Amino acid sequence: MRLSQSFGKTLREDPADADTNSHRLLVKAGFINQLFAGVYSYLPLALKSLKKIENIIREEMDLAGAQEILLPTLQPEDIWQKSGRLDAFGDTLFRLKDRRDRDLVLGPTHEEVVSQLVTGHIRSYRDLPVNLYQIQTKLRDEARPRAGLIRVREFAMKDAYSFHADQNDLDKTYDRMVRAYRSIFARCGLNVRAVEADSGAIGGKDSQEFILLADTGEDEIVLCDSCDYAANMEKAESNIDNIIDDSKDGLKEIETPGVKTIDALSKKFGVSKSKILKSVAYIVEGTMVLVMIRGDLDVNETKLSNYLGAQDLRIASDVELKERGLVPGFMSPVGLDGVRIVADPSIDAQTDLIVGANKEDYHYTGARHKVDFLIEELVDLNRVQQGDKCIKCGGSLKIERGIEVGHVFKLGTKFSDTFGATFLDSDGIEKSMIMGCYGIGVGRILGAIVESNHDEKGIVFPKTISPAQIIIVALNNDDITVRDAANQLYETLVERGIETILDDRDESPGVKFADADLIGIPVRATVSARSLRNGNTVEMKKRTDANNESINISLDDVKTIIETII
RNA sequence: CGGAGCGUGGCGCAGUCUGGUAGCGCACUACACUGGGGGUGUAGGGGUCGUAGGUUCGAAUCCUAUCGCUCCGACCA
Repeated sequence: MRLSQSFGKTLREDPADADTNSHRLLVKAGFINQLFAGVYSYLPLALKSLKKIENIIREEMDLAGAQEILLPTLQPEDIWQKSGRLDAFGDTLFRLKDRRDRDLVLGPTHEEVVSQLVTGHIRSYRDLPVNLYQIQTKLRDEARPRAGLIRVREFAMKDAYSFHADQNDLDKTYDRMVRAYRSIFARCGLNVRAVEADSGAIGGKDSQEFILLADTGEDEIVLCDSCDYAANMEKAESNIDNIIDDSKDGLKEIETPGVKTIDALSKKFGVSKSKILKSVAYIVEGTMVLVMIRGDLDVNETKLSNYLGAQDLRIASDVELKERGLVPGFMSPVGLDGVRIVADPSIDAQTDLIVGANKEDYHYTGARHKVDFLIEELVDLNRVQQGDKCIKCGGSLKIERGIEVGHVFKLGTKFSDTFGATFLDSDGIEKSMIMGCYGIGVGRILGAIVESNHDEKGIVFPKTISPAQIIIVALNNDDITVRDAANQLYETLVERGIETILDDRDESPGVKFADADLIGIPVRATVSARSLRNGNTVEMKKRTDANNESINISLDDVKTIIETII
């Protein structure tokens, strides 16, 4: 590609509305252009990189035994009604009507469609397993698109769906897909970690996310510093030391005027927060649920939402508390009736606790679970904190941020049951297919690559993803001998199958060097009057080399030039 | 959906407080010079100041409404 003729321009100044590095650089280097919130046009350079990512994904998927198909974007609303995900997706679903007034949606994902497809095509265990994938545009009306390509509303995604006769077979394919994913990310030059993930209210059992650790990421990741435990915060667990204290002073009501917070109680009584019971009231799909957890811990709302099987969950307001006879700041499970209470096992400590008294300005001391109050629903609701102990090895946990670039999970039979995706097994019994699904965001990978491969001058592409393998910078393009030499080198390389960019613009040397660095092509070849005088050579420099580092190679020595590139 | 910020040529911005009919840098066009890290000069073209109302002799500027974009949070099979 000749830069003088290619569409898309580099910018001299940073775009004003791009905060993250990948967003800023992709716009500045002329890769992408925003149409409106979360929707981008991909210009020639971006498309070259995206196609490379897609091809790596295709190769690895084919190798893993998956077959490429293409499913429709336009989908009837009723299959979403049927799967129960019309509500689950809610406003994230783009909805429209056709001319006959039929309700349609633009596909945010394809479990429904593929389940329906498979239902009609597979009747016997002999046809299983089957693993289907596609690379296709997904549409999701995200509440808040952000960070350029990291979260968008229209994006290319590779999604794969596998169907199995039994769990064991799913496990095998799942593992194979995990290996394929690791290989994909490695080939894209991304140092990605697999972490345990929450599969959501509608998901299945096992689930892993592939996360690129990055400060600009949206996900919080819990990592152990001494073993391989890694989990998304939504799912992460930690070991909580139980407190045991044999002395028992009995329940006492104490006046605590204006002392409403865990902090204030801790100060007033001179005890650690772990000796205080924290009460948090939630409104869950219109009903109040009171959550109890030890004072030094926090509630993980994803865990709570999963346990309750509820989508809509928020902290209750003081007004809502008072309407139900609760006293904000002094809530308590002691003597409370008529409100559902759920508690984290940490409250089951064998020690005296300070709890509210359900009346203004009073607390109890000496309260104990199973003695002074009883909570039947005990379930892990703890939100892991920095420095907590690892549940696998006891090591120290740390919290980092990351970008989710892939997600795999075992769906089970939820969709098969709904869509009647059944088969006749070898024992003559009709069964539901067991399903797995596997997703990778193609555009998000490009964003993630730039996010983790750049310096102060611009993008530093890995060879495998770069829009081209080499950029030839022709300095002093007016000079016919330079122009001819650069052109000839360009044509030779292109003939040999090397993806080459020729900067044949009439720009000053500084501009060309700066743009070559900004675009991030791995190797730069400078052809100039100077290099021609210097034994008819070209100066080769890697993007990662310092400015003045370069080697001279004779223009006739095409073999060495190519070896330097690949 | 809550909170904050911002909408002025293609891009980055000033002007808004204190109303007087739009300016700077980059980019673009032409010519000349220059030629190894965003070079120089001369001459140009391009903007209903997000939109709609209102106040006023007069609105980019004041008032009201509305739309959009970004960031933080909530949300995110």
